[in-house]
Amino acid sequence: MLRQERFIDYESGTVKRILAAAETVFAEKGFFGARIDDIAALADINKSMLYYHIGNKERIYEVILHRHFKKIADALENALMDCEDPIEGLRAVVDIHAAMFDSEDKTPRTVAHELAGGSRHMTQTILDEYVRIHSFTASIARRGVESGLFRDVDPSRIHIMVTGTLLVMAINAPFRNLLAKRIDQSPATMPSIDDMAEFLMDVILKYLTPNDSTS
Amino acid sequence: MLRQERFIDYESGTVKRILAAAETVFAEKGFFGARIDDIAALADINKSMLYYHIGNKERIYEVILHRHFKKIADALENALMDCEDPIEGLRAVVDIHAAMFDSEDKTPRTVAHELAGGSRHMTQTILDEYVRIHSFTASIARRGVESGLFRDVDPSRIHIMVTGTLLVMAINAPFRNLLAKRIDQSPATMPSIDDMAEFLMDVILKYLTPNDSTS
DNA sequence: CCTACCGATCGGTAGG
DNA sequence: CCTACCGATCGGTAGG
Repeated sequence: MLRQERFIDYESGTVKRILAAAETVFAEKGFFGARIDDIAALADINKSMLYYHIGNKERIYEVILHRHFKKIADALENALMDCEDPIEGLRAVVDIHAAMFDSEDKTPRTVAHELAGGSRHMTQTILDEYVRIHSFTASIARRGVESGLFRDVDPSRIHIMVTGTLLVMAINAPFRNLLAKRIDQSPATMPSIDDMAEFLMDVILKYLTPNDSTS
Repeated sequence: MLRQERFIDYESGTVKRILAAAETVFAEKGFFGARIDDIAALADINKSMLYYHIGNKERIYEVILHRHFKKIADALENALMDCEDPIEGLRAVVDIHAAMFDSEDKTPRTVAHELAGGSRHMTQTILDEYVRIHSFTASIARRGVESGLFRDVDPSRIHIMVTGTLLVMAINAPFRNLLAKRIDQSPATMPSIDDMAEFLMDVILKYLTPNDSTS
């Protein structure tokens, strides 16, 4: 009866198809714009199966949102496991966010929808993943300061600058295409998210290491 | 018959009430989440009057979205009219975006919803306002380079870094409050959008003017 | 896993 | 004939 409220069989092929479809639809329309029927149609299953296997619209959404945050946290953990150098660590944080926020990816659009909607679906477990994500930037900054390499600065400012710039850069893609058409400029001449990641890294390093000889 | 499709009497008190209500509802829920009935209820007006005075949901939304972009462009134009100094100009661009993206304001949430949704409602007139907005940053950067004060850099990178960081900082506010509760930290200790604007200005100036004696 | 439905609400429009 | 506006309801679809 209430079992499907608690337990989700992630090994089930049906569940995987539902989650893949839900990820796409939520990324395109956000929670309010997404339609349960669209997810069911894309997953090629009966609508009632969504409720049987996972739960209501809110529950499916929370599973998807959690997965996006966990994916970023896991990628950071994997890259920074045996990284001692603060500059290399910072570069990994920037590059991994750029990779996760590729404009083809669903992560940036879903996260942006959720933030714009007032973060009304942020559960404790989702917040925990963000705490993990943020802790990597914080520990890199701390190590940089301790080794005398970095200027002492609130790491959350660096983190918001990196993630904010790359998030907007990612969801901006359709807008920049319209703009390129409007001003009769080839889309190819506009900076890519990888260009932006490189630029960000450059700007932040020049700020954090002002006395470095490489400046 | 079809006249109301083209002409909107912005002087009408009824129109003003409708637009104020629509601005609030669209900011909270985005285009897909917003309900015509909610807008009508908030404006304390009969629903059919929305269609009579302005048009359908899409048309109302486009009017609101245009107003947000125009407001930013007008504020920039006003501030930069008689500004010669590139550094002062850059500071004005950052400060005005920070003021427009105040977390209490509707502008950042509506813009973020639109970008996350794939910029599906961007008309030519709205794009024109963005071209105006961007042109200010571009001309400031150009003047800075010409005077030998700034490093030569693609101005759109600076612009996206400024607007991206501040936009996410603005719509982040509810998320940061949840986070502060989660890690048992007072929200007061978290950086405000004005702190972030100051930080951004500092970081960008250190990048653009590396040889400046004030570094 | 499907068919057949529900209470309510959606965006938009009818006549007067 | 115009304006500003109302009560009631249109055909479809929402989550469940």
